[in-house]
Amino acid sequence: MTNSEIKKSRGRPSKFDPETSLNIAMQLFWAHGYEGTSIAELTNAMGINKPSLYAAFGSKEELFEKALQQYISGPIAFISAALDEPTAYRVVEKLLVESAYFLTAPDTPHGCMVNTGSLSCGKETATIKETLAQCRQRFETALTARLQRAQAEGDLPAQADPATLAKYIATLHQGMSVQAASGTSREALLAMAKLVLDNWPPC
Amino acid sequence: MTNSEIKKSRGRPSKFDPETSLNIAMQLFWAHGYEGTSIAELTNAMGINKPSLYAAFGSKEELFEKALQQYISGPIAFISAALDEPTAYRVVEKLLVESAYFLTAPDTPHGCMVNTGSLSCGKETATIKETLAQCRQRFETALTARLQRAQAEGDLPAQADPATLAKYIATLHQGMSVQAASGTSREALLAMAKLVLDNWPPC
DNA sequence: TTATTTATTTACCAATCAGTACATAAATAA
DNA sequence: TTATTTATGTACTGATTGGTAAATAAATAA
Repeated sequence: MTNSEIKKSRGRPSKFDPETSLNIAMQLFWAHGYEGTSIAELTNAMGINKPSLYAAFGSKEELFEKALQQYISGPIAFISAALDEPTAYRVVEKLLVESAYFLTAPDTPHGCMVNTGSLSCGKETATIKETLAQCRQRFETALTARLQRAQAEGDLPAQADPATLAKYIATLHQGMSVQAASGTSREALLAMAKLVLDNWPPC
Repeated sequence: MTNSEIKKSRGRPSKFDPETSLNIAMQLFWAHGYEGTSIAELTNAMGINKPSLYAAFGSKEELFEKALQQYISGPIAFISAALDEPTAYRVVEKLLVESAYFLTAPDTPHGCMVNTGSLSCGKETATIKETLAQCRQRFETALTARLQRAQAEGDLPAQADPATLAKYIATLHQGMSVQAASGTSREALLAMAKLVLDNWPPC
């Protein structure tokens, strides 16, 4: 049904594009975190009124979750894509080097929505904090599996511990997000990434 | 004047100890960050009313700054103390291993007030974010100087770059704070610290 | 006792928070 | 035209935010 998107809707036409609005929400949450972004700021940036936002996205939490999905499948798609690299070294290289570029990109907020979007927060926002922690854990688990495969393929020494190596890389990545959010330069992050890569694998 | 603290004050006596209250504030800010801790929560935990808090500490920002000083000179005094260790290895060892224990201590919030107290926030809280970023930068700068000294003392290879090494350790430390705030176990952090130390210095 | 000083309690402030009720405007269907 | 559907703009809710004014309670000084 190619004409399914041309079919005329019944009532008053929407004056905004939900996908565009979702991207705006992603930018704001990315820059200021969950608690640091208010509904008023969101609707102002989107150019719509609050009832439209709630009709389209349900609640602030739901909007954040959708913006987070957008973020994961868009700006940081390279993270999960890195796991497809052919060797452990290439995986880690892509993760660290592309992150160094990404975290200091001039047109986007410095830092990572997953790592710094909600670390400390009030008790009523614990759900969001949990969601982001799960995101980080999922990545670390996937990286562990990838390094186990590398070990099985003889791509990583037998005495290496994939879980500890994965935690090492994940920890570095999270630290890089904090660094970027504090204004560290791209060059400094790249130099540090090179240092880590020149000593891969550490075991 | 040993009797200076016994001299009787003129008006109605204070019913709370400001130092105790400051420690309570430190615990709350440590656990939930600046924005995640409200004045109402602070006064409830202290057992005092708001005017008493404002009379004693000025404002929420001033209270946070004082709690931060308390935190730096108390719970994480080991951080600056680590720089006094005799060798670069011992410095890094103390930093990473003691941090692994500290960040996962059962009686205190998991995580570090300096690293996760305010990473992303609303525009009006940018001052606090700046203050914490400066704290982190001061530490990294001091560590760089310490590693330069180590290099001068022949304690670090000539081709090593102290600034990059310091950023590497600082980044790992910040990442460990994120990990701890997400619930990573002490054992996992210690295993990672060992991995890093077994490969020191990376150059 | 009386005056002064200080800290307390209670009550309040304006602003903002997330979220919603309601009337209206703009489209299609009959 | 008339009915129905959907999204809009305005105005509002109750709760909470950080911060304060004003009256009172408890101490010392005179």
